[in-house]
Amino acid sequence: MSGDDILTARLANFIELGQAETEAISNLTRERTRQVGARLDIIREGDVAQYVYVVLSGWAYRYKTLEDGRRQIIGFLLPGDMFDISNRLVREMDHAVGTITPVRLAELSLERIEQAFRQHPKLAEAFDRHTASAMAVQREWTVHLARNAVERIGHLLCELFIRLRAVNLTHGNRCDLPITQADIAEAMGLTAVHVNRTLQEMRSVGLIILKDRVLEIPDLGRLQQAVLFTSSYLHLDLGRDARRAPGTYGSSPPDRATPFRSRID
Amino acid sequence: MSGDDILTARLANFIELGQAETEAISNLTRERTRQVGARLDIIREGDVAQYVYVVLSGWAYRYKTLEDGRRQIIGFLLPGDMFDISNRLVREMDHAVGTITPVRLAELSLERIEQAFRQHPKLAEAFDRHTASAMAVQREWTVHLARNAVERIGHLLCELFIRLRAVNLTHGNRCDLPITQADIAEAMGLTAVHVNRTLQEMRSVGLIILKDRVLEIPDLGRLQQAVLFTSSYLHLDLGRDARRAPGTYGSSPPDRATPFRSRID
DNA sequence: CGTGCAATTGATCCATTTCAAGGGCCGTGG
DNA sequence: CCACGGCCCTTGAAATGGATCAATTGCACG
Repeated sequence: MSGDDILTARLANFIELGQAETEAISNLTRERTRQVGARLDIIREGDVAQYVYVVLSGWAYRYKTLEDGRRQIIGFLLPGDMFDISNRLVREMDHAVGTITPVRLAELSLERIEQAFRQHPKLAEAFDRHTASAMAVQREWTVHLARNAVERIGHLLCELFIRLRAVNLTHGNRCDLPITQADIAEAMGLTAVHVNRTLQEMRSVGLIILKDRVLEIPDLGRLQQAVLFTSSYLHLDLGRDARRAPGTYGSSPPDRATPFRSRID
Repeated sequence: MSGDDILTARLANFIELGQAETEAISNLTRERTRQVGARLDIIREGDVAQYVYVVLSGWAYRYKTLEDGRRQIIGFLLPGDMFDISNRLVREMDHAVGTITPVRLAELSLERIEQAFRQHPKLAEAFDRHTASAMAVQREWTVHLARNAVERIGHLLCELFIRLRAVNLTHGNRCDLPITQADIAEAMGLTAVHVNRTLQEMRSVGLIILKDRVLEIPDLGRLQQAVLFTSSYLHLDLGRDARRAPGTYGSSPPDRATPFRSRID
């Protein structure tokens, strides 16, 4: 999966891709690429992006900076991820995107995208689903407000692992994890010190093995349970399983939250 | 603004609407409406929504429930807001939507939306911008992870006030605030007790006046400064002001976060 | 072999949670 | 008309998860 077809792999999670679409995607990402070094900004807040970018390889992240200097990482961009499709509506970025590792990018011009959409309408649908998936991830990150340190970090690791698996970047129960503990801290709203101690706690009970930028999850199911992770929000299943009927107006919401204590034991 | 043109008011924040578009929107929201009582669910997690919904009046909220019963409010839906435009790609809801007050809804069928888009292409753009705005709000909520209680609550109040003002639902520096302190707590990842004490603190220094479900912000600028709120992420300015040029690759990110203490004094 | 960054550790502090209870208000029913 | 229950807001005291401050270690690299 070191090839240029990472975007194909990514979009295949959303729709069935035919030969024609696959080629169209490959061509799209080959036209104009660019390399950015590690720990640099790709786009700053206030910029007006002319392109839609595709991460071909490497890790990046979105972040916002508060006036007093605090920074919050609001999402990670993995190979196969695009940003920002809403750049089609040329507007100022309200956040920045920076790299963690060296990153290879494809720049898709808006005209070429429109053209590809016209020739392959399913591509437009795939892009829309990609956007919807990104939105779902963002919502899930909001839920971190209700989580403690173990849950936040465990949830993040589950999410990253599964997203990497979706583009074939895992090896068994292992994957690269090029982010530092300080990155995790800035993403989860914790201090690096506390992230460190929390990781040690999780290691000590065997939930994770994390060393030299490689993450191993011995028992993904166990980790998911321990931190109440459910992958459904990632919508990586081609979205074909409708369950309940909608429009059941008037049902009452479930009871309020009950007290809780982390279940790492 | 009690009329049916609330969606017109909302979308006018994103694009210039001509006579034709205004009428098209009005018709769209008049075709099929529905009333839902207070504190009820409109859509549950797992449902497959057939419509795009427009809040014509009243307040609703999106929420997710964890397996152990904890609940996190991930966003508020105010008059003029739509949910979920991505329902066009019929998929399971990964979260629920419930009402706070009684809510009047318009249900837009997917065919009618497509039809309206064909007749008025600018409408499609307006909808896309609405989606992009919702996404931006979701990102901003992620930043709450980096904020303390005063900042979270103050930020929320600023956001709600300005969003209401954008659809003419404020009166001077006042607006209705039908949510309870427990709602604020579930939205901001705090306990109701702490929300209570924090509100008292903010009242005591004159940042807000909040009583009987009415919020008054004596000095919006002062509140914004106190909690580091910037409204740019709401993209309510027709997005016409491009500033900097993009593509300045290779610039270094700003320095790491500096220590911080709330500035409510 | 210093220099710098990431991970780690210890000690202390504090913002927020937890637990428990009381007060005000309002609609309803006896 | 008043008692009652329910919801929301409020208050107090004690407990704690995570922050803060300050070093120290380990390691890659020029």
